[in-house]
Amino acid sequence: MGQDMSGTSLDFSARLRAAGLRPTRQRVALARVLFEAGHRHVTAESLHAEVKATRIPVSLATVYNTLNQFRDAGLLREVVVAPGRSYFDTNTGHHHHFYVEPDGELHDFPSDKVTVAGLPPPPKGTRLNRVDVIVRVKR
Amino acid sequence: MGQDMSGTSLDFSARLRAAGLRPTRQRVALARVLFEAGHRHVTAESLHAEVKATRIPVSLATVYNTLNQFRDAGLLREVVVAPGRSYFDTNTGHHHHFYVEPDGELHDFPSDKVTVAGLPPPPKGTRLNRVDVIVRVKR
DNA sequence: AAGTTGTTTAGAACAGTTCTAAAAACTGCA
DNA sequence: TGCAGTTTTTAGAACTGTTCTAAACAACTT
Ligand SMILES: [Mn+2]
Ligand SMILES: [Mn+2]
Ligand SMILES: [Zn+2]
Ligand SMILES: [Zn+2]
Repeated sequence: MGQDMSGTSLDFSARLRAAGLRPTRQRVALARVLFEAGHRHVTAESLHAEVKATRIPVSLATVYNTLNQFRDAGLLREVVVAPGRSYFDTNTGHHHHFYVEPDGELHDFPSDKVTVAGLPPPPKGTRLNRVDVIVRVKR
Repeated sequence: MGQDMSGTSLDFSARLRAAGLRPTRQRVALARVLFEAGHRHVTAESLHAEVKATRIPVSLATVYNTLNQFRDAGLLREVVVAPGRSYFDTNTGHHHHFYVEPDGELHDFPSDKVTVAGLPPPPKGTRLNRVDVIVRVKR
């Protein structure tokens, strides 16, 4: 009846392995911070600060490497809404964003109730990849 | 009956003055490159390269200063679609963008035929500022 | 023309990100 | 469990786009 935490770290290991990534201490620590709560939007710096609090040593270079690997593996999505820094989004499903200025906060909203109609056809020689809707709001 | 170009530079001077900016040689040269043709999407580097071709000396620092001033004056709009660099858009009206990857090209499309319906209300304590639609396309 | 103020400039500085190459750690196999 | 082979991590350097500094210069006012 006690809470079972024993499998948690193994789950992340398995998930990393499934993505073709060795489950190293650093990657597991980062995956834990990223994926064990609900959906998140982090920057490299913010994630680095968070993982440092877990007392597992992770360099900033590894945070960048790992974010890029996770993104390439489809575990994260990169979001660019403001000059100078990237956000990484644990929600890889189809959704859109509120961007709160000047706080720099990102909030998801589902795309299934949103209709984007009347888009022109893609320019010659290109094909559609994705439609991003960014709702910029002010405090 | 000859073509009248004599007023052109004065027009830019007037426009700059109207925006509260002294019509210096550099600002007029940049305004000319930016606004004398149709709508454009430039980066600081690309604009710097272009204005250098006019043989009027303009430093990169001035290009950045001027782009920021023009944006603050409402003459330009800043567009952020990819990590690492800003685009500046001479089209300040309401419109949306195609972003061609990996070229980094931006193309306008009018927003008056596009419907974005079903957006959730802005988060508590915020008010709507703008809705950006970015259609990402691949070659 | 002189004085005042605003602008431009080269170069330094800065922020975010990527690179380098050496040390450390993971994995498969004895 | 030890070892070899390979991947990962790391500190720090490097790099890119952008901003800052403060001195020279140019525009406007009188
Ligand atoms: Mn990258
Ligand atoms: Mn700026
Ligand atoms: Zn999101
Ligand atoms: Zn545009």
